[in-house]
Formats: sequence, C-alpha cells, structure tokens
Amino acid sequence: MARRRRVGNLLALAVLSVVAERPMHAYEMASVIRARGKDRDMAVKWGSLYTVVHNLDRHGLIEAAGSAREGGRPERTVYRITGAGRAELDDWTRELLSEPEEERPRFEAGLSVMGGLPPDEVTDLLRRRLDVLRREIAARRAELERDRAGLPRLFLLESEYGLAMREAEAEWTRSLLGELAGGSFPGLDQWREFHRTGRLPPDVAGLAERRSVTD
Amino acid sequence: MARRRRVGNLLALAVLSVVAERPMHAYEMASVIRARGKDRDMAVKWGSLYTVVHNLDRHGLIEAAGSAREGGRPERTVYRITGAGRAELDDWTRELLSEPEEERPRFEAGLSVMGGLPPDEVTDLLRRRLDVLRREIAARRAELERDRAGLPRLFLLESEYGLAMREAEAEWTRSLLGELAGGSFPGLDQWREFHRTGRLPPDVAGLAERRSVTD
DNA sequence: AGGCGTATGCTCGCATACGAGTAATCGTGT
DNA sequence: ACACGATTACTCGTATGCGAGCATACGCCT
Repeated sequence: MARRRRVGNLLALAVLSVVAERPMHAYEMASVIRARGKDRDMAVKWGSLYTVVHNLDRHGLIEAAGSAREGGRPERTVYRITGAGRAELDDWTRELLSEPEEERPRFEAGLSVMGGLPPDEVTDLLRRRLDVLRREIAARRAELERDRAGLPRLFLLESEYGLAMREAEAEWTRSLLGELAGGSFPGLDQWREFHRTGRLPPDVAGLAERRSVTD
Repeated sequence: MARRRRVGNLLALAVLSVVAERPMHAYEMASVIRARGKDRDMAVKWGSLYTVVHNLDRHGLIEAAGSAREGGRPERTVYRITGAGRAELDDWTRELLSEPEEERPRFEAGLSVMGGLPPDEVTDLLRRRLDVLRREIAARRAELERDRAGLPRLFLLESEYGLAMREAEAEWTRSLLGELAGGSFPGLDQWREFHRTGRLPPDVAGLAERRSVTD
C-alpha cells in the first residue's frame, strides 16, 4: 500500500475532486476548492496550482476540453477529468481513509529533542501550547456549532475529527504538564542537573540508545 | 511565529540535536540518530542526509572541525555545531513545543473527499483503518511497556504521545463507524441516493459552500 | 472621468527533496 | 583463504514545491 502517486501533492487530490464534478479552468478550480473550504483541510499552497494542474495533465489524469475566453483577456484552458483521473481519485481516497498515517506530527519531533531545553522552560512552553490549543478548541467548537445548522453532517466530519484530535492533544498535554509542574515527573532532578552541570549523570548517559524493535 | 527555517527539513533538527552533543562526521550522525530512535519520530529520508548537512554548513549552523580517516578509505569531514546552530536548535525546539501544528493530517483530506465514494464502501474502508489502528496500538503499547523498564521517562514521551493520539483516533473512528454501520448517520440516504443516481438531491446541491469564517 | 484598491489569473526561478545507484570495506561461514 | 552479504559512506539527476512577482480588469468612490 501507500503506492507512489503520479502527482503526490494533496492539492492534486483537491483538484481531482472538484474537476470530477464538472470541467473547469485552473483558476476556477482554485475558487471552488476555496469555496468548499477544502483548502482548510489540506494546507494548500496556491503557488503550486499550475504546476499541479500541469502535471495532472501530463500524466493523463485530466485533459484539455477546449478553451474559453470571457471579457477578461487571457484564453483559459478548460480541463475535464479522465477515466484514469477518476480511478486515481477513488484509489487515493481509499488509501487515505483505510491506511492510518505513517507520517509523524511535528510535535513528536519536538518532544524527541525536548531534553535539550531545561525542564522549567519546557513547562512554560507546554503551558503556552495548551493555551493555544484551548483557544483553538473553543473557536472550532463554536464554528462547528454554527455550521451544524446549515450543512449536512457529511461535510462536517473533517471539522469534527480535527476537533476531537485537538481535544485529545490538549488532554495529553495537560496531564504531562501536571507532572512537570507538580514535580512528580520521574527523572526531573537528573534533567535539571544535566542543565546545571552541562553533563548527563553517568547512570543516564548511554541509556538513550534504543534497541531496534520489531522493525 | 512559525518563522522560516534556513534549513527546514526535520532531518536537520535531528542532525543539530546529535551534533550538539559532540562533533561527528555525516554518517556517524545518521548512526546516532538511528540508535536514538529519533528517525522513528520524524520519518527521516536518508537520501537527504548529505544535502541537509551541506545546507547546515552553508548557513553556518554547523562547521567543519577537521577531517579524519580510519581504516576505511574516504576522508570524512567532521562537523561541529556553531553558536548559530545551537540557537537555531533551541529556537526550533521551542517552536515545536509551544505552537500546535497548522499542518493537517492526511486523513482529514481523505474525510473531505470521502463523499465521492459510496457510503458502504466508506464503512468498509474505515473498518479496515480501525483494524490497523488497533493492531498498531497493541504493538506500541507492548513496546512501551518493554521500554519502561530500561529508559527514563523523558525518552518515552514521544511514544506515549503517539500512542495517546492513536487511541483517540481509533476511538473517533469507532464512533463514526457505529453511526455508519448502524444507519443512524444523518443524510445517509441522500448520500446513497447520490451514488445510485449520480446526482445530488437538489436540497443538498450548492449546500457544500462554506462561509468564510474568522479567517 | 480618473484614480485606486482588490480580485483575477498566471509565470518564473531557485532551492530542495529524495530515490536510486555506486563503491569500498568488513564480518563470517565454510 | 576466499566468497558473498551486509554495512559503511557517499553522489547524482530529476522532479517538484512554492514564494514572489506581474499584469490586466473590474468595481466603486469622489
């Protein structure tokens, strides 16, 4: 699984998904993607739009269906999705839904180098993180509540999922923070010691090596 | 915040974090990163190692500290971290810890195009996802239990966090699956209808447009 | 009727990212 | 004592990714 996509940028998924509805020219795709709020779900970089559309064309996933010009000067190519494109869209969707990420969130990277900062600063940083999370959760929850009135559930799932994950993250952070601030975090003294003296206590040095597990 | 990093690849963070300990040559960095299991925390592509090391050098975050040759033929440059490098490492760590991701997980993209597949297939796909999640959770939990014996808590946090997130994800998926499989998911009929007829019921069409919110 | 802000629509160049390939050395079984 | 598989160590080319910039046109105010 996790096959290599001919065009791997998630923006390509968004493009396929809107052009599957009806033929459009590139800029219109952008507008529709924006109107549907799909750009919120996938951190779209608009600078990549034309590259992506081009590549989709090159690989036969969409194709020119003529061109149109309106009052506005430049002649724009209208694209339609091809059979291969539709197949790719479906297959990609299937993959995204059925296979959990291998991709680690960046916070995990942060945790993994966290020991390089002194514990009290870390506590402070996590407190800040928790603050932001809480604010975001409130904002999203409000937005979701507003949307529930007008939108079918199917279109709200991404938001619900995002909210649930944020909540879990906040919860986890809060619990860690409790241990750090309350002083019950095991090894806190060595950690502090390490930053006072600049060196690891001998019993911890060399301990950081992890065995290779079931990989 | 979220300043642009001179070298943005997370592999660069790993490199900085190990070379901060003591000067090393490139390949040794790779070994240490692997030995610490940091590569598990950040999906490292080893093909990027030399590019990244090069770029760190170019930007003055590390610098050559001489070169060594051992039995093995090629002369290897030994790098040490610079003041700027240490500052970058600390600043980056601070950012990763204190600022929650803007980055959307790919699953969210999947959810957002999910409507393109018929509900029964989606149910099936999510069931598969849940299976994989459950297996992963069991595996990670076992691994974590094993590691608890030998490693200080500080080095287990990434794993604990990863596990907590997987659990939350599984929980959310399970609950959605319940609604889909049990038929209580609102709008299920229209969704199915849409796939039978190929067209949206008129009351749903045009509904997908999202208002622009607080952005 | 002219000025200006904003939306539209697109181009370009540079910097990466990273897969795939290469070549030497080491370890170990026979 | 040598073959061969694994490990060490690195190079290169190609495909993107994407920020920044640019040009036109439209709506609206004055």
